[in-house]
Amino acid sequence: MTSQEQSLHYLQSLGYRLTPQRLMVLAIVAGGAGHMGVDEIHRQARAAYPYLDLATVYRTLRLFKQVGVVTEVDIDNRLHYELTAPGEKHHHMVCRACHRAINLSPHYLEEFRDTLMREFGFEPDVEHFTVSGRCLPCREMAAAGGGTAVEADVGDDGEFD
Amino acid sequence: MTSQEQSLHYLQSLGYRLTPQRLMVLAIVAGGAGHMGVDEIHRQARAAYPYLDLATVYRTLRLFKQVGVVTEVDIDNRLHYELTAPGEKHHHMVCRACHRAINLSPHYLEEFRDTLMREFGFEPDVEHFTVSGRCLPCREMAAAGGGTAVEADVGDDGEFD
DNA sequence: TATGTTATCGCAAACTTTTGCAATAACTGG
DNA sequence: CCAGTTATTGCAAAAGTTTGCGATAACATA
Repeated sequence: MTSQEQSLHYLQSLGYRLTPQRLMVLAIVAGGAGHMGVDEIHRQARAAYPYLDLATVYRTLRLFKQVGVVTEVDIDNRLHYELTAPGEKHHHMVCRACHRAINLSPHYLEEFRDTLMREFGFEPDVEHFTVSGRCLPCREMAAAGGGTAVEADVGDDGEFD
Repeated sequence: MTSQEQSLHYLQSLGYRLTPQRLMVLAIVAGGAGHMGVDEIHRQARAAYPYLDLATVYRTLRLFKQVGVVTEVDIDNRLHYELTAPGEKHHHMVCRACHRAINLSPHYLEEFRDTLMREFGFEPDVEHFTVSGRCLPCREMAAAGGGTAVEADVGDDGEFD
């Protein structure tokens, strides 16, 4: 039984129905390398099944996220998804200058999580955790007076309006 | 010189212009108790100056956030803002069940921030940090089989679609 | 105070994501 | 295998937020 089949079985055991749309979205996310934007998932899905609606893609991904099949990453105000690799789960640091996502091992969150639980009884959603900030290359670029580490486009800083 | 005047002076020193729209938005956010939704800010501003556009409110708040005058909090997928109190700065824990925001002292983030800096050279945006999760009352409610701590409405869990 | 530069505004339209609703199809039990 | 229940879909529209653009107004300089 592959990991995909396991996910599907799990969905079914929770009372959710197995539809071709869900199979398709899962297959595409599983096939993609890294996090995929919603529109890219939609475009790929459409190639095989032209009637699949964007709203369905959103609903499906939200469901997958809720049950833990995929991980959601907010990159530059747009939702992205990747398969939650069981056993090598990770979170993300997203650079607000170059918009790259860097993996973050759960290990670094345990301490923080424990503190919030202990001090406030607040249980953070570490399952879907993302920190925004600036990555090393972009900070070095900025220090040198440049733009983004990825190439010379206008970043979040330096410009008005 | 009041804290508002300081903020305005600071904006000006960065090369931004002082416009009636900015004064108004700042005054409203400063006058409100706690975090305010964008539409509420817009509504109040309109009462005094009917032509003020919603887009301007968004742009103004984004600018204020960027320079550190206000703090942005994402509550249930909607942006909220509050004055960044200098000296008693704080971050937020937002409950995904009852959507209440709980203040979080910067102290709890220092450790986490230092770790990311040291290990990855990644500088998290602790200035605008929010963790989502579930607050103690809501977790107790859920454990008891109930809904939200604030009242019995349907939360993020338990329902399909 | 008059003049030039350009940041900012208002408006309209785009974009991303969510939601209501009637029709459809997935599962259940017989 | 058939009929009933209801979760799920597609469509259309709303909601929240961002963006392009020409006109305006804020600031700097003389």
